[in-house]
Amino acid sequence: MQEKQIPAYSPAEVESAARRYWDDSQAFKAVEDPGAAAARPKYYCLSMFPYPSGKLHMGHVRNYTIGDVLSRYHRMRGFNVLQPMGWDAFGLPAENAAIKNAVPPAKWTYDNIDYMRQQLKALGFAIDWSRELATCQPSYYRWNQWLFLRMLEKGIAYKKTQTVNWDPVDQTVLANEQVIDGRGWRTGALVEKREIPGYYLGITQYADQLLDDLDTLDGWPERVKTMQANWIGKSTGVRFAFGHDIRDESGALIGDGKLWVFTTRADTIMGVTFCAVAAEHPLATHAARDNPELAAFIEKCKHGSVMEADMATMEKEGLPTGLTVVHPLTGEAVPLWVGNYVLMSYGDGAVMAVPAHDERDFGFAKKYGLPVRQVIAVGDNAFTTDAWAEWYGSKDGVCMASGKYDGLTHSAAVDAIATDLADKGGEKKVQWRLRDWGVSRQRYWGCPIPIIHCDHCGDVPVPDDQLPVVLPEDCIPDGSGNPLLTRDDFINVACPKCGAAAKRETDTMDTFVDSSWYYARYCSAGNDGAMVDARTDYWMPVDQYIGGIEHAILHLLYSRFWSKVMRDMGLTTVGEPFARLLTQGMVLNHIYSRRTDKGGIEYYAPEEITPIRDDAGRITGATLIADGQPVDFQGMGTMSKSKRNGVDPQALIDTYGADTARFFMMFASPPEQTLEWNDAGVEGAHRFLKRVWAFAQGYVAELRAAVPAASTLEGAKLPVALAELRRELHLVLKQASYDLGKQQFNTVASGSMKMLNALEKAPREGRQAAEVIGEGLSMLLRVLSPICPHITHVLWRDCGFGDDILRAPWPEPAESALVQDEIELMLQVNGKLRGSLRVAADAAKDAIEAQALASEAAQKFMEGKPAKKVVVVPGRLINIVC
RNA sequence: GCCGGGAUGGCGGAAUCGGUAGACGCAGCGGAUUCAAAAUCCGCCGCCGCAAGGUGUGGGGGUUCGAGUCCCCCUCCCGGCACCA
Repeated sequence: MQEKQIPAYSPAEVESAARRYWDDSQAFKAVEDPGAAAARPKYYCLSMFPYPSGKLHMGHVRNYTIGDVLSRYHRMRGFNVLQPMGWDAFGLPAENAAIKNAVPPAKWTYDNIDYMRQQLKALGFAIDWSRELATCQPSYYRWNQWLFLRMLEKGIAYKKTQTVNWDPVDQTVLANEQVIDGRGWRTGALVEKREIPGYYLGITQYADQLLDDLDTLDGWPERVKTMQANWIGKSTGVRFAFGHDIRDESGALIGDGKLWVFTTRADTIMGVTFCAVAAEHPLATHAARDNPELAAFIEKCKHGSVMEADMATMEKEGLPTGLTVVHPLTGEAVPLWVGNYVLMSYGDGAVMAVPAHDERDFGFAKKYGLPVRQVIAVGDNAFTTDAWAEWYGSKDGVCMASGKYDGLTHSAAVDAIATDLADKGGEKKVQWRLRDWGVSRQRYWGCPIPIIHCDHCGDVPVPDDQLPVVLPEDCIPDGSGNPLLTRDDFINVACPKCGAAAKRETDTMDTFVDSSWYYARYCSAGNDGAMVDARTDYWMPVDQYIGGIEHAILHLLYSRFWSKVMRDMGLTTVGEPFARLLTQGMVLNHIYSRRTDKGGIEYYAPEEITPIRDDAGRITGATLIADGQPVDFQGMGTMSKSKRNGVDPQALIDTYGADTARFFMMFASPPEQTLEWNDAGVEGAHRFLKRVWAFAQGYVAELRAAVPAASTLEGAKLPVALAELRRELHLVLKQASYDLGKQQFNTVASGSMKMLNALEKAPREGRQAAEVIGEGLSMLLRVLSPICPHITHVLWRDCGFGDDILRAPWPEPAESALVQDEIELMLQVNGKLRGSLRVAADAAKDAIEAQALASEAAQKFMEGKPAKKVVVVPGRLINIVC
């Protein structure tokens, strides 16, 4: 078939031609079209914007290809599609780069954006670039500041103290990431906890809505909704107080003589054998005054981590205060302890301890020899204090050794006890795990918090007409604190109220603020007069949001919260920003590191090391190629700049083209699944595209002329081979459309391979053959086009199917092509596959049974025994039980 | 530690409702083409077995005519844990 010279597949030529066409025709510019909402519904397809870390990695390629496939598919289905792109441009890595290379974060960030934008363009994503934004632009972040001020007015934003990691040597606040084994990443100094003032957003005011509205999110994965619900953590319990007579020096009762606690297990109240308070609790402070050992312990608690994971895994320790509190029901004196596992920030910073029925209390009691008192019985289970058993914590038991409450179930006992505690101020209470959102960061590269501190007027909001408070872009952080502190031109300002000399706030906002509303800003791109406008009402909510599972809780919860705030302020009409969510699995790669002499961690790229493997091929260690010395293998982890394990797609694009990179990424696995990076198989993807190219060009050269202008296939009598070919093509198409509907793109890719396999084996003689092949090829190109838009764009035109595949309708399988006269059923005997049976497609159950029992395979394996039962699964199989 | 998810050939993965395990690829093996190689094409390819057959979806148990799929227990891996984004 190679008599005529077929042009070779040249990805570079094909891809630049396709992109030129899209650019010239402004193919992806999205225009609001509210009048045609019924005929041409909008489809807002959004992928999480990247942090401009330097280069794209394969996780980005996966994320944005998924979004692009969905965008292009919906476009072919007749939707008015918006797919924007921007940059989550503030953040810590820019400061780290500045520390390392003395480059201003602004320059580093903008250079990275330029490089990564060009990479995104090279991948051929159908993005409306006219809406591009970067969160470090004053035109964007002024609206962070503006909405922050509105929240302040409404009491949603407020100021209180926050706990931070403090590096005593660098005299600076550290991010959790910068604390390694309790020490500062650069100084190696023991990190201290420090209380400093900061601004908070009252996300807990929306806790109920954030929880309840999860039920409306039908397009979200269950696992994400479960994680969010658990994070919000609504628990119903009882808040009550242990009485005491502990007084400070002035003789005043501390806390009015009440030690407040919250418990979800009030039914175990008769099993309380001690109480524990946080190190920061006023009673702990009081007890430590004349107790040096306790004071030292409290001091020790103030070091150490602020991270929940560390709190949960650390050794539970405590010291008695020597004080006692009074059990509210028994009047018994209960010893009071200080425990390092009690959090001041959760509830009242104090817990009642029931060692018999709480695993943590049990461990603590065993360690310090405190009494354990069983008050819940579950069936006949025998209780011993030797070791913790799972049932001790069960809510399915009844009270015992609890006086009048004996025999009551969990909920009945909680109710009765709450009633009995009521006259002492106890009450049933809903407690949330969710905490308010601390947004102050003691960092330079972020959005300035628009507050001015005046000696006379206090904290004064910056007036709207002075927004934005612009961040100076020429600072170079050196790791020893926020450089804004030394920028007099930034700090010194007149108080907006009294005009006296005043100081600007130097804290900046958490970058999660930036990403909490960018989706709304894309819609109203370019509006300098308002945060959002009517265009946002047209596009919102996002119809399909795509991003990594790593954002399942924080980013998505903050965005949902921010949306509700904007709605309540009348800025938008939408309370849930993302109608449908696809959480992409992480793309993993090997992580190698070494500890530095200061106790920090230095990471090495996989290409810089030689792995050491055991007999099973597992990596156990590695050496650095540069010096031959060992490095640690840290396992697999998400590709990231900071761990230096990202794989840049550039080499792939340069060698094989964007279509191959996109196809390979989609083919590798279903989108939600974690993917360990491995480029074996890229060649196979490329080989497939070369075959598609050659086949289509062969069709142009040999068959196209024989294909009639109007299809004659529907209802036509085809030769068996052609009918079977056409059936297979339409069957694969049907499957591919189904798979696209469930967002399983790997099988869409393999479906396109199956179509090509079928087409290549097809008979090529006669008009009908040419027509079936032409139909199949046009289906193949359209199914493949969302994944490989460049090659399919060029081939669509070359094959004469039309000018622009973007405007081609998604192909529909012809049901008439799928019908069969005869089908094959699997034959099992006692559940084991023993053969198969061909029967008429409409054969009756009795007839099938008879045919099955008479078959040679059945006779052989039934060994003369009578059939006890015959199971017939229509269209599938027969199972003879004997 | 807690919350969420995952584990299927040498590798990536497929199997829509409990009904043919391994689609489609990669790697490998054999062959064709070639002076040779690359590229391309054809065939084979879970494991054990000459075969008949047996066996097999991380491990252990259960439900069922039938389990990768449902239930219970366990192991390992990944994501999150509020200042990485």
